[in-house]
Amino acid sequence: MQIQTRMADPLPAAGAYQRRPGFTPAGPGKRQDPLDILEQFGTKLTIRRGQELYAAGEVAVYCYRILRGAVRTVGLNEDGRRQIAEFLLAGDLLGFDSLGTHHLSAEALTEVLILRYPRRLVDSLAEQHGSLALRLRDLSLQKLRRAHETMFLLGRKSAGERIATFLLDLAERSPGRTSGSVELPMTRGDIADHLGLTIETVSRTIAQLGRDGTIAVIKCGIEIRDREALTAHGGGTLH
Amino acid sequence: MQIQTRMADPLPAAGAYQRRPGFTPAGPGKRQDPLDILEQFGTKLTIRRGQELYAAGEVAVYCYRILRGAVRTVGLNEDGRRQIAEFLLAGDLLGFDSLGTHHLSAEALTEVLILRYPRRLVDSLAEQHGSLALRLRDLSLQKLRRAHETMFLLGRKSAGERIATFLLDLAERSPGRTSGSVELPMTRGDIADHLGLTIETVSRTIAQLGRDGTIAVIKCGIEIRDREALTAHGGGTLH
DNA sequence: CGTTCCTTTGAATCTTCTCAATAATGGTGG
DNA sequence: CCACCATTATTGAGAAGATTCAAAGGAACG
Repeated sequence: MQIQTRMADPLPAAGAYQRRPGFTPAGPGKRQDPLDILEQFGTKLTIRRGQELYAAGEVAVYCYRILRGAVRTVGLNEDGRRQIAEFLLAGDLLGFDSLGTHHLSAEALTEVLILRYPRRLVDSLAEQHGSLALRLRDLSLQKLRRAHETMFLLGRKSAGERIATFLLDLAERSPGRTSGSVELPMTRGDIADHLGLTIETVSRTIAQLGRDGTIAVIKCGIEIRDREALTAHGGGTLH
Repeated sequence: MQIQTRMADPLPAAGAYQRRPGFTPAGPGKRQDPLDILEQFGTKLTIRRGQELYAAGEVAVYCYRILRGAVRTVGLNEDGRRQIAEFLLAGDLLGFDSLGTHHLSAEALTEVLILRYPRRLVDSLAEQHGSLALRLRDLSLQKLRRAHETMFLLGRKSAGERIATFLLDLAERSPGRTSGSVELPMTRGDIADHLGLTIETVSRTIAQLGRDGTIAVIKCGIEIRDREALTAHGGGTLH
């Protein structure tokens, strides 16, 4: 396969690329993000709600970028206990964090529109484009940083703090973030398995925030009414 | 600076490099691990117990390999709550997982002998040696995988399971692992802040395992008496 | 040899879980 | 369009696990 090479690929400063809410792929003329190099090689796919993108233990043949919808990455142990590592939204990348086999599975929370890239192609492109390689490394490290933040949440925060942190984080990452309304495409059970709580505690804690007037529980999501109060509830972040 | 280049750098299969207990740097003749490329460029340093290798928020100028001793990576929030992300032992690498600034701090648990590498040098070496770049990526992904395992532990395991898992993991990673004796260079408080428990719960749980005959509490560590039982207590791993 | 830090152990408290019942929601087919 | 079913969410009461508070013993250090 012939792959377009490009000299003088600009090396961006670390951390220069934040998530892009309301992700829209750039045209071929302007390239703000090395990830756009991948764009033309992706296959557009639609995954039905509940379907697996990949399973834990599978060889990592593809990686993905979410264009629309939401995905969960799931770890299961023998006796059925579940930990959801991440919820991924439009614009997020997926499956880049496995060298050999996937160690978590990825499941569609809603109908999902994705771009699929063969891993081998991504690797060879990264070898040619230093900026892409760096960008992918940056992404891995961002995931690690997020994982550390989650570890702090799971190890040291109360149920109320976990819910508040979760809602604020999701609000910040949500693609169409305009007002304070946050869509929750996942079930209470999913939230519980992400935050290390039970369904009942999640439900009760959200209900309590609603009674306080901090949030309002709406259809398929919540609305942040008092961001200050919610932040105060959050228990802070690492450093 | 002149840097030795080497063609025909063999590309190892993913996951081919496990941790090397009782780490001994290879001579210049045989090279089993791409990380040995770094070896000659490292500065040997001794860090006193309790000293910081680096602080959260600092620009990541150096990265390290531990030759002797143990290190903790620490996250702190505003109100003093602490989460220890990892305990690192001889042979482990440190500080490679920060692109711009360190987001955790690293502190010596014991007197520590380390090799220190300037990050810029590591990056330029990685650019020349594909195998080193791949190895470093593999290491980042291993850290992420371990973080996911810890997230499962923090979110879904009981105190007893956390302690059992922790002891087994440490036993497996300990450099001089011969018999069942595991050195614990960290305090109960450190263990608590790693496992999301309190000092008292850690102490009680370890004492209970001692009364069961599963382990024996010895000076500066424990001894595994019944590995089967300890594994059964562990609550399993992801997948 | 005293001080400080770390560890252990006990008792009471509290947060979260478990069990249980009910209500709401969403999708399906008649 | 509505009735039915399965899934999801809410809420209450009691139980359990872990925390907090408190005190005392042990180890490490200068």
